[in-house]
Amino acid sequence: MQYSYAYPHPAVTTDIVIFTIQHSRLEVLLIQRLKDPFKDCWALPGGFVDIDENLENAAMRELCEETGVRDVYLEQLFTFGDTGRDPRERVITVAYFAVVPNHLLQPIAGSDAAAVAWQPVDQLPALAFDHDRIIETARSRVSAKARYSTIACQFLPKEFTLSELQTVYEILLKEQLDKRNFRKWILSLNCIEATGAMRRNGQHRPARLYTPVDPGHVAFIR
Amino acid sequence: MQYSYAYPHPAVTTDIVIFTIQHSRLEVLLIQRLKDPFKDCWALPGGFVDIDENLENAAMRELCEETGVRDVYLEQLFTFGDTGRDPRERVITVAYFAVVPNHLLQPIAGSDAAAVAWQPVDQLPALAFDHDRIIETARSRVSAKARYSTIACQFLPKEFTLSELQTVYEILLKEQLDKRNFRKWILSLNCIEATGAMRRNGQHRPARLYTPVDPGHVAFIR
DNA sequence: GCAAAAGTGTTACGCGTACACCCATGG
DNA sequence: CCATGGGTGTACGCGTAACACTTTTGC
Repeated sequence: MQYSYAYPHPAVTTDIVIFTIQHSRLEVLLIQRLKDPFKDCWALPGGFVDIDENLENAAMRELCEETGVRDVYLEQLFTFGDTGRDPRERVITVAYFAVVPNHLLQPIAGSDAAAVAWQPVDQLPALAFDHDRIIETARSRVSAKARYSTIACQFLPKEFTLSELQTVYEILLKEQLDKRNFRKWILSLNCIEATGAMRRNGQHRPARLYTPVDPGHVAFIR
Repeated sequence: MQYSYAYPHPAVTTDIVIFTIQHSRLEVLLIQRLKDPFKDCWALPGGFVDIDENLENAAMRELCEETGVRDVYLEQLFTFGDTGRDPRERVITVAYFAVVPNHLLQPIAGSDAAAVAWQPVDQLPALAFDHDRIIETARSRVSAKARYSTIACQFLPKEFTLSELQTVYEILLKEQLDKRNFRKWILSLNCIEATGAMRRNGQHRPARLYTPVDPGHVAFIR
């Protein structure tokens, strides 16, 4: 079957930059392409937007297909539509980014045939299309949002220690933070609260556990 | 001539929210639609993205057609693509916003037949499609950017007085500012500098003129 | 008892905020 | 000389930044 229009129409895709923190660094989920163009190249997960599907739903569908997760943080990033960014036809991609807590990232379920891998954003392989630019844009956005929102909590499970949260901030901001100042600051925001529970990790004092006051919600701060 | 595809393709448009400050308020450029759907309704300027035209070029083209200006601040805002937002076919719109200095806004040149008018963002008529939501998104963005960038300078001509700049901030932020504190703050940013020239406006002391250190560039501050 | 991470308080400095009067000009 | 907006300085308080030692646990 063919679909015809009086004027040429571009194709519209969504690509999604899925972030997690693993191995003490920011990582992104990539797939290895099976077909040309850019066969064997690494690329962002993504695909065509169905004609009767909202953009955000398309991005959620991709996210779920690649990671098996839902109900994680998802935000529209930017729309990349330069002519020539895909050699086959005019393709405009609405890029999204997602933040997946690291305890949920084992099951890369439902991914189709291509290889799928978490890769550190600071040492990426050659990427298909303009996906390097998309990832760089997403990286800037998520780091910037760490400064003025509670997005960092989205990298962690429902309960976490203050040290874990501090590590997330340090990775996103690429700078070391003072432990006492960090604790004073994060607690003064009233965006997380102690659960009362503790966690024993190793041969040292157990840590108090905290949880977001408003889970799933990214609040603006300052 | 017909253009055929193996899968259905959405149409892609750009709509552009063109802001200026006039009559001591934030205003936006609207056009009155000549045809259905939403005949006679007010709407944002915009139109289809040519198949061999970059998105930003499409937005610049619209801006230039509607206002005759070029080389003003233009930024991608958000992509609105809900199914059903256009009753004719699936239309995904990449929205941009622009800031036009008020001394350039007389010549609404080259606009095609429909009525064109500047309207205050706080008293808008009923709008076509989801254009009310687009304008609200743009309004939030420009106000937020006033707090952490030098975008306010983009509303003014190359040379302006500190009182004029303060008025722009007050309109964007919807709050009164203290004159002495504003001057101390804006000068400490080193984003504007005195030209040495003065301007006589009325029957009072002439004002020093200032100009952006890096004209055309919107710097992040704080 | 030792290694390893958790937890805790005080001081100093800079920035943001509050606030009122004189100056230059035109009419 | 009067009306109008232009231009200027200080004092206070809060928030950010610097900084080191004790506690609890496992081995």
